[in-house]
Amino acid sequence: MAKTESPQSPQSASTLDEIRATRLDKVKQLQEAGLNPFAYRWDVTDHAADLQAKYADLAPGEEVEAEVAIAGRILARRVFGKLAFFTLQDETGTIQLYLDKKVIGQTMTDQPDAFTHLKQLTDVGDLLGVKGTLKRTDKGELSVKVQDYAVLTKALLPLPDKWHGLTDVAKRYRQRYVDLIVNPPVRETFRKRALITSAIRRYFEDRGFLEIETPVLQGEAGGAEARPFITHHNSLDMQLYLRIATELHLKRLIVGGFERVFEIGRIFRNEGISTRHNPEFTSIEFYQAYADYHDFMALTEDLIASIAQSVLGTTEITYQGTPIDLTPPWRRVSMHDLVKEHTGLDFHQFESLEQAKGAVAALGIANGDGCDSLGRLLNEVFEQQVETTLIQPTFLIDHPVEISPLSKPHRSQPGVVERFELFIAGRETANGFSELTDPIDQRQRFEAQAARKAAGDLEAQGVDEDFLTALEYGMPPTCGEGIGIDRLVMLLTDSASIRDVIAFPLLKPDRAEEGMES
RNA sequence: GGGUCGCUAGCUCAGUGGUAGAGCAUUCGGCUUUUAACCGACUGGUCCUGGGUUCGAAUCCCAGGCGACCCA
Repeated sequence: MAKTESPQSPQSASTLDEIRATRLDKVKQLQEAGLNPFAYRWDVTDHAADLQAKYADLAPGEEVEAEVAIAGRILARRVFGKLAFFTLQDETGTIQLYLDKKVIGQTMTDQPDAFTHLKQLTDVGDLLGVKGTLKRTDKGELSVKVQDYAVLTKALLPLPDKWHGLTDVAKRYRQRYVDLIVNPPVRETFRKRALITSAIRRYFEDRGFLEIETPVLQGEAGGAEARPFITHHNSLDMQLYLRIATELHLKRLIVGGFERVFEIGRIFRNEGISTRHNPEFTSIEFYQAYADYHDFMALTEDLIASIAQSVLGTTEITYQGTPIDLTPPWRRVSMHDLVKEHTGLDFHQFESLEQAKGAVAALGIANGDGCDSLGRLLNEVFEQQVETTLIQPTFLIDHPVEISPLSKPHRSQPGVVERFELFIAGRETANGFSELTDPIDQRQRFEAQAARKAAGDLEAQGVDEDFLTALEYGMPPTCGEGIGIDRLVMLLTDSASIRDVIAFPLLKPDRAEEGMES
């Protein structure tokens, strides 16, 4: 097309390329006027939301003398001949700019074309710095009556429709920066996420826990059942894994004498993507010497209730339309009892795996084909029949030993361990247990895992010999727990998808690979 | 992995076999109290990609891509 041959002064612009060319031309015009369309700084003394709150009582038509200086992005322009109203958005909110040619002409004497530039060379999307006084217009809108302004950054690309915004979900995730500009609730979600993470960190620091960072790159990926990402270190020429948990290293620190440690960090699991799963996600794991799983259930109730209270101001929340009461105490019920309650099956009474499989098959409630033990079958039935029904916060406790290779055996019940999983809104949100400290038992558990791995279970762990050595030096009785920060943030921000609480979730490339034939 | 739905202008969406549409944005003109400003004029398209059927495909068929939801 020969249409774009005259970029100097496009007569009209509609396609993205044409809009961009028009704006580049405005950049040039600003530069020719001696102005920098990509400025260095602005003295920001005020923010929109603060001003809105502080002057909430200012009556229509009233003005105040105090000078304010703010900066932000132009979200809307309403331009008249010698008067203009812009809506400016900063991190806190929006405020209207009252741009009067007369006022600007009197104060910006060194820029005789200042008002004309405002009308002709600024666009929705540009970043603007302004100084002025405050007035509430006759129509009741608090406004900065601008005396001085500068284009701080000229935007070359247009923002989405001011009314309908950006709704294309894929585009929202791929271009989160645009999503954040035009969808204020998205900013609020990430603001809350930061508050939640900060509150969690403060909670543990206030109780004497030390945050100690452990390796992401590991020779053996342990501490959970999950497929790891594999990478390679060139100069050592060795295969490394990205961590699937922080557990085994934090427990080494407990062996080393720290009594309370935690780590908030990124975990990587090479598994599917869904509304509840992202390949990299954030967990907090924390460990306390001389404590057991009863202590940590109490701690968890208090932690999550106090986070909700401090961030949301309440412990009674609504998640996707369902009321959820986070007020402690929460129900504690064993996996055996809960499965019995929902299905009538009493796994304590089965004498063989075959008998149990027969009973499960007779009810037609779960596919236990892949289960090689009573404990795994019990877990399978739980996951298929019970898990999603646990809406109100519930501690599922005393899991089968077969699915809990790092937990201490129950002090009075054979076959189960001292473990709890917290379910809220049908989702596992936390997992903790009295830590297995017996190195002989731990070796047997690892070897059982290794055998599964050898048999083709890609989620099974290998034997971590160095961790066993650490245990042989002696680990104090300890309780440990991990909480999925993303899922907790989903719950507290009423977000349906984990992608709504991860700023830059992993996405498939949005174009087909064209390099296949080359 | 299976099923359903979606993909058309920068954005939000109509268009179900016969000339590719609207609103907003953009561009131009007007306007000193607007706030989805208004009034007038204009501009803007690989209809996700590739193949097929047809005189003719955004539309029907096949394959693929990306996404949403549901199921496993």
